[in-house]
Amino acid sequence: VPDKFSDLGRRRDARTGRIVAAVRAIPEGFVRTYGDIEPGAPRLVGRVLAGYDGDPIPWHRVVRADGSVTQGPRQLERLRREGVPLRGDRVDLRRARLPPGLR
DNA sequence: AGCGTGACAATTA
DNA sequence: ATAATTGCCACGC
Repeated sequence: VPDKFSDLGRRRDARTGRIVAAVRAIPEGFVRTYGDIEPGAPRLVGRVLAGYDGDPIPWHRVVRADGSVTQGPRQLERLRREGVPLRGDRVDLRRARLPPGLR
C-alpha cells in the first residue's frame, strides 16, 4: 500500500530538487534550455519555476530550445544586463548555451 | 476516467 | 523561417 513515501512521490520530489539545483547552478552570462535541464519533461521545469517560492534563483537563464524566452521583455532585459548574447529577441544559443549534459 | 491546459520539444512539410 | 502535429509530465475540474 503506497503511503506518502511511495516510489512515485519520492521520484517527483527528487526531480523537483534536481531541477531547482540545476537552475541555481547556471552561471551568470549563460543559459540552459528547459529540455537540457530535464530531458523528457521540459514542461515540468516550467511548472517548478512557476510555483517556486524559495530563495531567489536565476530563472531568467532558462530559455526555449530555439533561444526564445518565455517571460517577455522582463527576462530579455535581465539577460541583456548580464551580457548574454542576443540575436534580436532571442538568445544566441551557440554562444550562451551551456553543455547540455552538465549536471 | 476523461479532457483541457501549460514558463516545452522534435519532426515534418 | 514559420506552422502544424505529436509526444511529454503533472494538475485540476
